[in-house]
Amino acid sequence: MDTKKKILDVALTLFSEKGYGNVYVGQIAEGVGIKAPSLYKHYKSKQDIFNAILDEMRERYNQKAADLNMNGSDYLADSELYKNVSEDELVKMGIGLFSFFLHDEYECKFRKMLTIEQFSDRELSKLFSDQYFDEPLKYQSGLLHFLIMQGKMKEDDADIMALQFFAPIYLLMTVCDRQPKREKECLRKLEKHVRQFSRIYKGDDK
Amino acid sequence: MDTKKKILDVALTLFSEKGYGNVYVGQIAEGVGIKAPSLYKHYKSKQDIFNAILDEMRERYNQKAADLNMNGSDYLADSELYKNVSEDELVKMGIGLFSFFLHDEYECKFRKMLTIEQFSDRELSKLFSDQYFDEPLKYQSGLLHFLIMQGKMKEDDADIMALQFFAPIYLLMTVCDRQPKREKECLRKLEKHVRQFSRIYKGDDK
DNA sequence: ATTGACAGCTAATTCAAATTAGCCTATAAT
DNA sequence: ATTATAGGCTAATTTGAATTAGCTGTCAAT
Repeated sequence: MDTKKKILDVALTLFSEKGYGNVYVGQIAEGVGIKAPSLYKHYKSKQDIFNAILDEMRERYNQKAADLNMNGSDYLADSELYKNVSEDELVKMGIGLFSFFLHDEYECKFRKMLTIEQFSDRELSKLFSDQYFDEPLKYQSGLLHFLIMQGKMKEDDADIMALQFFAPIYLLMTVCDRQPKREKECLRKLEKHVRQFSRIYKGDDK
Repeated sequence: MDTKKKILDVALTLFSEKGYGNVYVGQIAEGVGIKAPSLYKHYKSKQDIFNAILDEMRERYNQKAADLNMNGSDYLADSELYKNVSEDELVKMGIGLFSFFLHDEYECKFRKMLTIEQFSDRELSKLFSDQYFDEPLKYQSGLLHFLIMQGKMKEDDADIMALQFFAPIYLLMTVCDRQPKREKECLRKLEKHVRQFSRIYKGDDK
């Protein structure tokens, strides 16, 4: 298998558990199944490994952003998808969001690492906010706005609705990140939250 | 001034910015205004400094918990306070919560450090969840429950309402933690959120 | 005034982690 | 077949942070 790739993988795993400063190159090497000096055939320093991870992160992020703009950002064009947004649809979407963020292995490690390193560098701060605040809110705000126009939801500030929809999901996810045992409990709360949200904001359907 | 105390203060500041592993005792000493070896007159190791900080954290936490149980946990007894909870009161409470968490110097460093170290130790994971999830939710759920009984708010699941009230506040706070420039923007959203929350859940007052 | 403990300093010392040197094998291209 | 390269290894070496040793001045208590 591709050692160079595997190094990044192992390193990301370790960085996401302990943070850069508490991981030793020997541990990375061990995880890869080689000795520490061999790492230097692939990367010129520990810092270089970290940078490579960041590059990959950025690349994936840009890819994802591009994808979304291609498909998702024009909600009107996309309206087929949302024609029948019921409470159950919203629940599915909330749980889908939650599960994806929580279980996608790369996503999960990436998020933990960013959580640990977020204060150490301005660029990381921004990346974190973009990824876990601005982008999700923008996306959901657009969706909710669309639902409001359809009369499926009450007239109200869609940005704030998005915040109220997303923030609990995100918070529950962080609980699971540090206490995986609580996943069941969090999922239960998540579903209740989404149902209650949908009920509260349901439009004056007849 | 008390050097021993100051060491903890400086160390906490640094740990909250870079994390334990990326802080050198020399930096702590420099912040205190002494040389590194002098630290060892007060603490027997870097780890010992970290532990002392944790001890202090635990102590403050327990103190706070005790205070709350003394005063706050019995909402009925406390009802004087909540007799007249208006939308403005809620806004004030939300902003108060936010501002306290965000600006109290100790609270703030403590939170950042815990954010960085939360995955490194089971006890820290629990402490984090207690402090930034379970406790606030318990408290606010109690309060909301009380408001519901008073007919000030709609009948609904108070636990979920608490989640929907608190999670956005918390999320906005984390944004400010990493991008202090955005405080204005976050405060604006915060206020909108609380007003919208209060409006949405307002009871059928006459 | 002497003593002792406290809290600082400089100058070692220790130690572990990161990195470099240099050797070895496999394999793929010429 | 030869050679070059990639990628592994062991054994240094370097580096720099943590800690210890041991000296000094201050000040409070005897």
